[in-house]
Parts: sequence; C-alpha cells; structure tokens
Amino acid sequence: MQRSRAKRRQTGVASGREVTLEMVAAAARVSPSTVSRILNGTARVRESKVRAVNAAISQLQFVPNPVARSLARGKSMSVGVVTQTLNSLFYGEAAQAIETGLLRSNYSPLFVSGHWRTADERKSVQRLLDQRVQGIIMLTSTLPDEEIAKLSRQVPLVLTGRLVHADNVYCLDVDSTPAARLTADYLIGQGHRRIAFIAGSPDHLDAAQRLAGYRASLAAHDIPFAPALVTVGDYSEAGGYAAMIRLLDSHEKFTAVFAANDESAFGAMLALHRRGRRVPEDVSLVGFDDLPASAFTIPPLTSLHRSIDEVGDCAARAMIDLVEGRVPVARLSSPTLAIRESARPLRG
Amino acid sequence: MQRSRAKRRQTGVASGREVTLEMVAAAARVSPSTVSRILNGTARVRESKVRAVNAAISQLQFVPNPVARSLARGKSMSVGVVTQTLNSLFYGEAAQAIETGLLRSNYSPLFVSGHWRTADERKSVQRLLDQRVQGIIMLTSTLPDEEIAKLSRQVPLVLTGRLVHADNVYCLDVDSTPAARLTADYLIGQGHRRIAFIAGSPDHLDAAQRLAGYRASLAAHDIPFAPALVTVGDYSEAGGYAAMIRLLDSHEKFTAVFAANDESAFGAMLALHRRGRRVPEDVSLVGFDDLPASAFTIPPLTSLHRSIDEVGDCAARAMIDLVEGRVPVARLSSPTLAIRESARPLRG
DNA sequence: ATTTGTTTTGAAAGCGCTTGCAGAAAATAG
DNA sequence: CTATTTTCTGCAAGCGCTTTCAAAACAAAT
Repeated sequence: MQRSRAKRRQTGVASGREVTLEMVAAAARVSPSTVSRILNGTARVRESKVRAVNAAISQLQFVPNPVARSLARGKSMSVGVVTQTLNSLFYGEAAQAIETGLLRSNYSPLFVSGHWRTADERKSVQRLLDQRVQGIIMLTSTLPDEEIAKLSRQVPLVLTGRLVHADNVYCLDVDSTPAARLTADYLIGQGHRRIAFIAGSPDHLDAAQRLAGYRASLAAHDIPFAPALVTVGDYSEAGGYAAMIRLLDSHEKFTAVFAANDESAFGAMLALHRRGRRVPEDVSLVGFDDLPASAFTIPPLTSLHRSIDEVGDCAARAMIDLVEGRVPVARLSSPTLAIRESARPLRG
Repeated sequence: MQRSRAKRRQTGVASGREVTLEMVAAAARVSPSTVSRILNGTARVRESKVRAVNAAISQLQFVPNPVARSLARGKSMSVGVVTQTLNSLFYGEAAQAIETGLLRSNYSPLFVSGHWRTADERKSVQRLLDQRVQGIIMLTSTLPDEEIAKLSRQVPLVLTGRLVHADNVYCLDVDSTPAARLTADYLIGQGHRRIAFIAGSPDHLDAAQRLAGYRASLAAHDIPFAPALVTVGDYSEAGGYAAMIRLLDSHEKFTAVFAANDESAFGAMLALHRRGRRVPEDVSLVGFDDLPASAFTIPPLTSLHRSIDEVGDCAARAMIDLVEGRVPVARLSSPTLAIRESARPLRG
C-alpha cells in the first residue's frame, strides 16, 4: 500500500501533470488573480496583459479545472435530472434535450432514475443533494406534494407533469387535458360516439389529465360518459394489450379507441388484431405522444404529437433562469394531431 | 447587482450554511484529520472517538462535500459516457444500466452524445476531458482508431462495438457476428434459401458484423451469397422502409428478410404491408435487438435478443476496474433468439 | 508639481477535504 | 518504574481556483 515517495499526488486527468492557472500566470508574468479575472471577465485588465495571458493559455493548452472552480465558487455547476426510467423514448429524448439545453450555460446534468418507485426516487434525490446539485429537474415525479415543497426549500425545482405551488418551483405547463380533448374532438368529428378509452394509472396526474380531456370532449359534444368504456392500462404495451382484451371481453360496443399513450395503443392494436377486429375498418384507434415508431405501425397510428425536445429544452431553460435568480418564462407550443391511418370517419 | 455585505459566500446547496467536516470535528472535539480518517477508513482510530464522531455526523446530518473531496483527492469521481443519441431504446437502456453500475462504486456518469457525427463526438469528448473525467465509456464511437488510441493515453477507455488494441482500453466483446449467424441459421433451418438482408450503414463496425454473420450462415449452408439481396438501411424505421421498397422494386425473389435491427424491421414490415405482402404467410421477417415494442408488432417480431442492461453493466464494471488499476474481466452472456410469429417454416 | 479620483493589480485568505509528518499516548518490553 | 515500540492524533500544507482588500499605477484636476 505504501506508495513510492517519488510519486507526487496526481490530479484528475491520468497522464502528465495538470496545467494550472498558476502556471499560466507565471508564463504570462502576471498574478493568478489577473488570469482568473481575464478568464471570467470579472474586472478590466490592461490589454497588453490580456494578450500575454491568452497567449500563455493557448500555448500551454490550459483548461481551468472545473472541480477547483466549483469549490472556490461554491457552485457545483451541475443540476440533477430525475427521470423515471431513461430507457423509454420519452425520457431518452427529453434527457437529450435537457443535456444540450443545460450545456449552453455550462451546467451539466446529473441523471438519476426513480423507476416509478417513490422510495427509489427519494433515494435518488438525496444522492443529488449530496452531490450539491444547484437545482433539480423532475420529470413526472412520484413524490407527494409536501415532500416536493420541502425539497424546494433546499434547491430550486423544475417540474413537468406536476403542479406544486411554492417559491423556487417552476412547473412547466404540460397539462395534457387540452391535448387529450383535441384528440377526442377529432374522433368525434369523424362521427364516432362510442369511444373507448385506455387510461394510464389513475394516481398519475398526467394520466388523469388525459382522461379529463377525453371526458371534457364528450361533455362538449353532449355525449354521455360511459364508465364501462374506460379501462386502465399502465402506459405499457402489455398494459394496453390487456386493457383492450378486457374491453373486448366486456362486449361493450364502441367504434373507436383512444389510447392514453402510444405504447398502450401498440398493445391495443395487437389485441384487436388477435380478436379479428381490423383497424381502422372495424374500429378506429388513436394514440398520444407520437413516438417515432408510431408512423410505422400497421396501420400507421394517428397520434397526438408534442415535441418532447421542446419539453426538455424548456425545462433546461427554466432551470437556468431559476438558478441564476431570474424568473422563468418558458412556454410550450401547442400540440398537434399527427393524422395517419389508424382512425377514419365512421361510415353510415 | 451589489449584494449586501452581510451575505456571506454561499456554497452549493442553497439553503442555510453547509455543514462541514470541520464542524463535525469541533462537535466531536477531535481534529478534522481524525474525522476524515474515520470517514475514509484510512487509519485506525480509537473506538471512543469513532463513536463521538459518528454521533456528531448524524446529529449534524453531515454529508461530505464531493467537490471538495474531488479536489483534495485529485479525482473527479466521474466517468464520461458517450452515446450517439440517448433517445433510442438501445442507448437509453444502456445508459440506465451504466448509471446504476457506476453508482455502486460511487462514480457518477456524465453523458454526452455524438449524434453519429464525428465532429460532434470529438467535441463532446473534449468536454469530458475538460471536466476531468477519470475514464470514458464509448458506446459505438465513430472516432477513427488512431484517435481512440491517442485518447487512451489520456484516460482509460471502455468501448463497445469497436476493437482497438491499446493499453488502458477495454473493448467489451459485443461482436454481433455469431449472433447474426444464429439468426440467419434459424431462418435457414426453417427452409428458407433466398433470404434478403437489410443492412446498417456499412462503415459501422457493428453493422458490418451483422452482415458478416448473415454471410457466414449462408456459407455454412452452401447457399450462394446474392449481393442483390442485400440493401442498406440506416438502422431507422424510415431506412428500413425505404430499403424494403427498393428490394421489392428490384423484383428479386426472396422468401425471408433479415433486418439488421428491429427499427429497420418495423419499417420493412410496413413496406411489405403496403405492397400487399403478408408477414409471415408470404415472407418471413426477423429482426435484431428485440426492443420492447417488438413483441407487439403485427405480427409480433421474431428477433435476436441480447440483454442491453448487461452491456451497460459490464461496461460500468470494466470502467471501474480500469480506473482502479485492476484488469477488467467483464464478459457478456450469449444472445438468444426470441421466437415469435413473424417468421415461419417455408411451406412446400 | 501636488492632490484627488479611477483603474489595475497582486497578496493572501479562503472553498472543504485529504494526507505527510512528527509529536503524544498507549502498549509492550526490559 | 524506565526504555522501546507501536498506535493514535493533530498540525499544517496543500488541491486549483476565486475574491476581498489595499497598495500601485495612472489619469484628471488644482
């Protein structure tokens, strides 16, 4: 275990000695403070020195050590991002957008996942806190409101799919209600009256909103809401499949199905196929989220499209605003319906 | 802009003062060094003091500041992970597994993406270096071999889908050749002779391996290789669709199609459908990767299954070994074929 | 030329933790 | 009950950068 005394302590990068600001200062014959000031633009510096320092910097290929910088500034320059799975198109895409968004302001994201389990999520959040992140972006958190509120007293928060009122919390408005309403309106516009709905888990705010949008649409068109026409899935292919089968087995009549997300729609589609019901000839089907794969199902799925990139981008932007003491103003553009072939007007 | 002088410099976490090791030391009436030693187990400490310190720690809820720790130790405790997109099932899942894998040893991943563009990737890697990551995991890098070799002189590397010989580089063996061979063998076993192949981009090693596996299988069964039966896609749904259309338009005869990945298979499936060819009655189709959605296509897709989790996990494990000076030994288990309904024995 | 008001600059004190060194304490030996 | 060893433990010097403070340099004013 005893190291040779010749070996000096090594820093981050494995090979060779690290080029430090001090070395730059020496090379440019100025004090470290001056170099720092030039680097950060925190004070005017005589032009001649600026040049000398810049020369030294590029000559030595100096890149400031972010760790030292963080310590000195008392800012980690990192923000936590809690997702539920990362291995789903939605989170993956959002994560990517957040990454590039944060990067623009030199923050780096620290991803952790909650696996849809509150305990896991709580632990992940704690880890972020331990890492001294400067803020946390939570994509559809499963934590109870009070906990979120408490958390917000420690770090600024940006939430999607949740609405929690507290200082230091910015909730990105991704209310799915209007979008779901739009989708259902479309089906009704095509003449459908008996529209089944494959819901997400009821304790999930976003899922509740989609259901609410569906009901709002029915109400607006004076169509009575039939509880028997809604079955709950879990946003997964398997869940959608099972839900569809249950629906079919219930012998309720319906001419169209609105799946609360595309994965469910995929499952539903297969279930319908298995039971010999053709889409869209026998029953129309629409999804929600418009995943890349949705344009390639058989038949291609009509689905509500919302730019996930945009969600990620706005979240990142809002977070930066929050961290730097500004008031976030990020707004999402309105969703649109990607009309394809899985739904058609009701004949007759 | 002028802050009140009363306000002292703030550290990472926004609220209140940060609890420092020094405060713990004071509370436990020992020196900071002792606290540090207890924390890290770097030296024996009298039992009574250990207790006092631990009491102080939990009483004050102390959590060591990782930034300060990194600086002092000269180790960032972070490893870079370069993916190409993150918003694809494959990368998302791998990323997730890497995250948990690294976490076990207290390293945290820093994700960056290359977007399949060498220039982007190069820039991303530089960013990682600037961040002083202790190692880099590259999932299917697009950088030329020499560049990788050069890079490996700065930080240890773990690669997947590449084979670069150099010290400090560990290439996870994910040679797709045998897996592809297995897949093609299956089709041939079902009696197919004229098997079309939808390839990935030819300059992509992994894509080349899949093609090689296909050819090896043909050769092993004395089936002449017909160049006209292979078209190149780009691993995307749209690419698979286009490739399939081209194939159909070429009027070559084939009874089965082997798509080099599932996304391509999805596209191909739709193309076949559009042209009135039924799967599997008229043509059998197999994919590769076994995405979650593949079990729900119509018909469900037979596909080569490999645990992506495992890839991520092994990569993480190997990286940790490398960083801590051990010799990695991670090995992947063999892939299996998920047999579903899109392929069937050739009748007659 | 002297005084006063501005800019520029450097010295030095941190940021919170680790660690080499050497003195203190405890354990073992004489 | 001393002389040695062997274990603990504290001091202090960093890690590489930022920032306060005050001195230095320069410019403007008298």
